[in-house]
Amino acid sequence: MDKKDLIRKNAIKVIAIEGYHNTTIKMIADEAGIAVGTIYNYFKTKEEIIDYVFHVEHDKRIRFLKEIDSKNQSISEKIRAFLDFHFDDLNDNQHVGKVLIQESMIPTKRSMEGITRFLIDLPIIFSEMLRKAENNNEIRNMNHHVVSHAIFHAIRGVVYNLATIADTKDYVNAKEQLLDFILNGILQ
Amino acid sequence: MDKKDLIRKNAIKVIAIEGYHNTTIKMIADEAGIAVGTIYNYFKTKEEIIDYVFHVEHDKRIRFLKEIDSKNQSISEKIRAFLDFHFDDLNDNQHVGKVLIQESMIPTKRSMEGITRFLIDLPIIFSEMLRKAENNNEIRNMNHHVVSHAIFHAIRGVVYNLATIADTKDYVNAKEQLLDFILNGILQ
Amino acid sequence: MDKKDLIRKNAIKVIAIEGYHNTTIKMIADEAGIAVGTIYNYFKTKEEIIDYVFHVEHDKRIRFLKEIDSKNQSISEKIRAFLDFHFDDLNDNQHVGKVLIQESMIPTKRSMEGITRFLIDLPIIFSEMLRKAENNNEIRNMNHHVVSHAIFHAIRGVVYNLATIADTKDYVNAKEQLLDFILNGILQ
Amino acid sequence: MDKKDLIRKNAIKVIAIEGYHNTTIKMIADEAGIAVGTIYNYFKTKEEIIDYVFHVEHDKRIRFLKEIDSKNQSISEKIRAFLDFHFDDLNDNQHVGKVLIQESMIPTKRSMEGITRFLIDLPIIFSEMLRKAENNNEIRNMNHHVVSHAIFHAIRGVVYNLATIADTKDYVNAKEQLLDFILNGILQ
DNA sequence: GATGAATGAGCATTCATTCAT
DNA sequence: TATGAATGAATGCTCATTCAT
Repeated sequence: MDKKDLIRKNAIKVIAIEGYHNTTIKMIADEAGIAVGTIYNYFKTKEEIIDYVFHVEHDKRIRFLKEIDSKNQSISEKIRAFLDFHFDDLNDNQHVGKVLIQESMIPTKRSMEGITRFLIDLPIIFSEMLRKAENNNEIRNMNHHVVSHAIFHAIRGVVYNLATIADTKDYVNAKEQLLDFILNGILQ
Repeated sequence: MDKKDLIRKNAIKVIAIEGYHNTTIKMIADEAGIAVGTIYNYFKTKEEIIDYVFHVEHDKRIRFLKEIDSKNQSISEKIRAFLDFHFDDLNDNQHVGKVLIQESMIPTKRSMEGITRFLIDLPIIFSEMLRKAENNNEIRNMNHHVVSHAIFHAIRGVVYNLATIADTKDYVNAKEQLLDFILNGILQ
Repeated sequence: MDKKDLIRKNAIKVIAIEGYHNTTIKMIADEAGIAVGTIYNYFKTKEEIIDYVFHVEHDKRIRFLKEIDSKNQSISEKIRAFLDFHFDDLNDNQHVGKVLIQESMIPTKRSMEGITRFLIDLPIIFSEMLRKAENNNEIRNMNHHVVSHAIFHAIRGVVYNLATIADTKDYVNAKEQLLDFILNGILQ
Repeated sequence: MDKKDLIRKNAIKVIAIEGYHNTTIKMIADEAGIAVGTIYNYFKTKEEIIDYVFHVEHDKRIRFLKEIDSKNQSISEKIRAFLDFHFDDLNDNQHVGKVLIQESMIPTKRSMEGITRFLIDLPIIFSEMLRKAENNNEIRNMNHHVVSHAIFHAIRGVVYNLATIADTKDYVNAKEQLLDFILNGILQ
């Protein structure tokens, strides 16, 4: 496997459990079964690792969102598709979900580039989707900016809860319930 | 003023800007205009400070939520009241909003007691509100657990965005938009 | 004793033996009988320590040179006075001699402020002395810049040799021989 | 070109600018346009590289000094010849001058063999020259050991100053001035 | 109670050296 | 021979915590 990706994946595992600040480079190295120095052949700093984690996931989501946005679907189908994507991903790797959420809330002042973009770019695409849907009279008249953040964080919150605290792991039902809530929240 | 509260308030200021892990005891001491040692007369550890921050805010919100829940109001009125409370608080002190959100996402493994309770207890009360509203046929049939988290995090997300990234600080409009979204999401 | 001075003195001891780059902060701390952290209460970085060493010695020498320069003495008496000062200092603390010389030769690119000033300011004062002496017809006509460096480094070289390699420690004789060489080199 | 010499020459370039301790094997490899591993095919350790640098220059100078010493020349001619050699070398490659001087002052305890020999052997030959000249009544009666170090370091100091700090690069004039100073310092 | 100097465990990062290709 | 990825010991620096004043 690509060594940079090996590091990324094992970093996610450790950070999901320990949190970025409680994670040491040694922990990641051990988890990946490599030496500390090796990590520094692929990342200049510890920050760069989490930045890369966000970068990869950000790109994945942006690409996906743009793709479904370009299709000629109803807003309901678009949001359902995004939730499918999100929950499938979570099914595959719960760790990613935890990391993406927990680490994205640290103060913007010191936030790393990848994290900031993640938190800004995705709601913007959502906002754009809402605008189009409004033009098509699919949804009520609303402030897209506020509502796109509400939707984005509602999804994140439910995912985070499922990935960490909730005892039930009935992802399918949770997804349907969440979808209902969101769609009712915006549809005409 | 009570010294313990002086520390708590200044801790919030610093943590809101720097994040818990980038905040040193020295910073808090300086911000509060006291000595490092003094802080340790009131808190055994650094963790205890943030725990106390959450404890105080948690109590405030729990008390408030329980109070409105006990009143004979519609779910709409209840949620509006909670948003009022939340946004007013934000108006008074944006720092609290930031801290409550950013620090509540760190991994549960090491999470401090106050934080965990905050993240669990509040959705539970929300959930309880939803259950009652459903019994009164005020709202659709739904999974209260999932939806209460969706609502809780939608609120947090919008608040966080307003407190950090958003350039517009039109809290009043944002609140109405958010309320609309939530109510549409749950009402019959 | 002043803690900053305690650190400075013990740093000199260690650096004289190990060289700046082979000296660890731990070594200095151990030599001074204090903890590593304590050093960082008085110096921001390792560089700052050696910079301070040079600063103190630089000031001592500058002050001394300016004082003798202001007196109405012959150039012979002035140089003899400086040698007396230099050799006495060496007698008291051979370590200082070693450090001042060995660490002053590192590339200017990264040189620390204290070191650079040391290596530039002292020859300048020498140069000035020579200029005055020439005006009084005490010495031959010469390029003060070149000769002041020759004198400065001749002194340093002999001192360094005495402090490190030479088996004989007959400082008095060495001083007289050096003085003869220098004076013959410049006098009419 | 011989690969070992290629490494030596590029090591000099880098060390002259960065200093031995701030120079990494990677820097030397890059400068030489070869791989890190290749360097280790020719040198066992990093120390061995600088040792070799000194060894080559040491031999060059020793050979030269011995040659002029064997000729039937006056001490004035001998010293002039050495200065010619030294300044010509400096003209060709300022880097060598810097390295020879800066790295020769690190503490003897850890000093590498090549460096130590360089700093000891050359003054010894100078000392020998002086002894002969004294026997021929060319120069005053003096302690050869002390004066040979004074001369050796006066030359080094002026060269170092020219190679690093001085803005004027009038080597010819500097050489004459230095020669005058030295000869006046020792001649009858 | 208040202070802030002292402590030292802990961690990110570097880099000489090795070795499989 | 040449390569350069992998290694891990070593080190500068930080900062929560203590405690003598």
